[in-house]
Amino acid sequence: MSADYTKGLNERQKEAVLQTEGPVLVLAGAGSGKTRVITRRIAHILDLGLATPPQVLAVTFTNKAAGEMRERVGELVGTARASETVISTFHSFCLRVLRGHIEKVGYRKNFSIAGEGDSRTLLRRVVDEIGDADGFSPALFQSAISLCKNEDSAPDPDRPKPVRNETEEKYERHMAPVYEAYQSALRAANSVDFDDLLLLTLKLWREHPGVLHRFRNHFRYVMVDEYQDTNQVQYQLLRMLVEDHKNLCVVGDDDQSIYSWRGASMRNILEFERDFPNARIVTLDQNYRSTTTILEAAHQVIQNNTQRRDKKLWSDLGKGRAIDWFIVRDDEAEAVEAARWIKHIQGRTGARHRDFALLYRSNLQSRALEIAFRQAGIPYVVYGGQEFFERTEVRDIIAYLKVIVNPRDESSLLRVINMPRRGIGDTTLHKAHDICREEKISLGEALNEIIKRGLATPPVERGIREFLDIVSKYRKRFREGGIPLQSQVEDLVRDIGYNDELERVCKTREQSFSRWQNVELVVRAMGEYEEQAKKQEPPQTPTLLGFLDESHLNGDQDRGSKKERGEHAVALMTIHSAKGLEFPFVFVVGLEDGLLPHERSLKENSLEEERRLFYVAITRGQRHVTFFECLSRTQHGRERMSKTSRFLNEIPEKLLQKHIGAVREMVEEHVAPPKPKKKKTKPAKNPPK
DNA sequence: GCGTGCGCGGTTTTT
DNA sequence: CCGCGCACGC
Repeated sequence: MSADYTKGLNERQKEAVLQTEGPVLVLAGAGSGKTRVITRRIAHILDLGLATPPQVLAVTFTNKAAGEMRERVGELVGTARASETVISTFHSFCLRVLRGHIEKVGYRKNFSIAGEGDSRTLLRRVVDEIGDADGFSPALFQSAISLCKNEDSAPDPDRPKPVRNETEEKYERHMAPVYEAYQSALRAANSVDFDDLLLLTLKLWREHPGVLHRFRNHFRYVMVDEYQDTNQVQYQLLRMLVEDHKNLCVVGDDDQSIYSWRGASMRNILEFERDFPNARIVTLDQNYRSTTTILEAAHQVIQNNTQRRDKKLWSDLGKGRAIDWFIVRDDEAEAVEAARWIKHIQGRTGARHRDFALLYRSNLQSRALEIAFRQAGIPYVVYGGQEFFERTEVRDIIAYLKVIVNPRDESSLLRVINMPRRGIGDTTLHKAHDICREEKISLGEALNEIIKRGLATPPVERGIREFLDIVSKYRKRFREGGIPLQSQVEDLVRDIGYNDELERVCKTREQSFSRWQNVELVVRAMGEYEEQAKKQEPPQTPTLLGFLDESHLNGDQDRGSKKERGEHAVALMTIHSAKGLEFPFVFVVGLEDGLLPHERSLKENSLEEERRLFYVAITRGQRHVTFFECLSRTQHGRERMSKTSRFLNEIPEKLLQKHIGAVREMVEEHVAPPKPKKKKTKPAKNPPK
């Protein structure tokens, strides 16, 4: 069955789809239809019979992106073949590799994944024990270690580093012992952190060429989305994987690289031709999203960056309205005016609430907006914020499950041994630790030993018994199977008396209720996981381990409900979380020096990344973009005068419509209506005013 | 071992 | 201004 998968594509897009062999770099500007290209390319490869679905690997950064891609491939080649295609995040892919081979690099099969919070806790402990923290916070050690792991390098103070800030450099000097202790603590707990998933896969492939060759021979075509966000480890993995055939197609946009602080390295996209000689470069520069005004403004900003590939987006969507730029008194006024401006635009255009997004640099900025929107009766959803699986109550339940699966998982054990409280405190745990060291046994076994040796007072002993009994009871139950996992978790939560504990700990009824709901969401997530597993083709046996893997890699369970509410609400989010999204009306708020660009970026030498951030913000807009700038802003409780963001000066005046003061005044003074442009594009094309 | 109050620090967050 | 980690007192 042959279909023409290049139908409806522009010339460049066709070229990217048809060039199936060898290294290809697709420079895909904002809104240039890159997902379309990747999915069509996969369909085309399958269609030509160049590979079977399982021999095609497509890597993304988020599960959301992976899901969307799978769905769209499904629309082209059918869901059956799409589900056999390996479409996955780097981390899920590596996890899959490691679940099969991790014993070769010194861990046990049932290893735990330490989440961000777990690794923070572990680091705190490690830093305490070493005692040489020198006032450095575990959080900063955490990010410094992560950066090291991302570039596949042990901490080495003498080695010249890529652009780093002073603090990080200083941390690095104190880091080696902490890094080492952290890593051995992880290993002792048979746990790996997120970065290890990638790093250990690399180690595995390096040290066991046989394993590597199996993967190499298996995957015939490899595609990578958001290539500008890959780090050095991911680059190495890709390189090793495609060594033989070099059928690697990467898609990305250097101008949208905004995660270098997370270890992403622009060099990968900037040096692709050097890394893969004879690479075909395809530039997608037709934008299908924004007015030319928006694109021109974005271009004028981004072209001030020196570290970039030269390119310019164009569209045939007409000029649209100039960018409105409001200068208001303070952040409170900003929020109030933004609300008014939304209502005004709605009055003129009939736009729905969901057509608007308010983008800001920092989560702190959502507060004022929320207050004003609530008062104005504008429905809104704040995206981002705390990850579902990082919430205390969720982590507690997950920690129980982790201890059940992996008895060596000390962090999880420590987390729950006294939760709910069983009278087991530091004294007991110190005793247990001593026994661990002497007898070379796990903490769990040491607790048993304490009872045997009668080292604990009767109430403490009762507490320990209680805990150990629960854990071994559920270890047995989960091992034997037969009972749905969901009911197992329900029973577990009841057995430990978690509901009572929440009511005891929480100050308000509201709080205990909402936290209990999260616990119920975990139970529900387990149920959904079981359903999913059974639906697979062929059906998979759902396991506790499988659920834990998913929960660590598949973040937010809350997203579902957010999505529903988002159907008719204004979106509030950071610019970072807006990447990849688009909205008819975009407001960028807080355009002040110190906020965007953030003052820390000035010290850290990352002005260009801040500029890219602004570029990403602007290019989210389809029909119209509005800027807000405050003359003063309350920061950390203090009122501070602010200056216009330097990035605004990079936009030619003719693209801007500047308003000093309130929206209301501006509305009254009757701003000239925009010249009507091409009406052939979408009915939604009427300018907002 | 457990709860309270003080003081400090404070971007962004795909996994 | 707020959330937190830690030090103190029960």
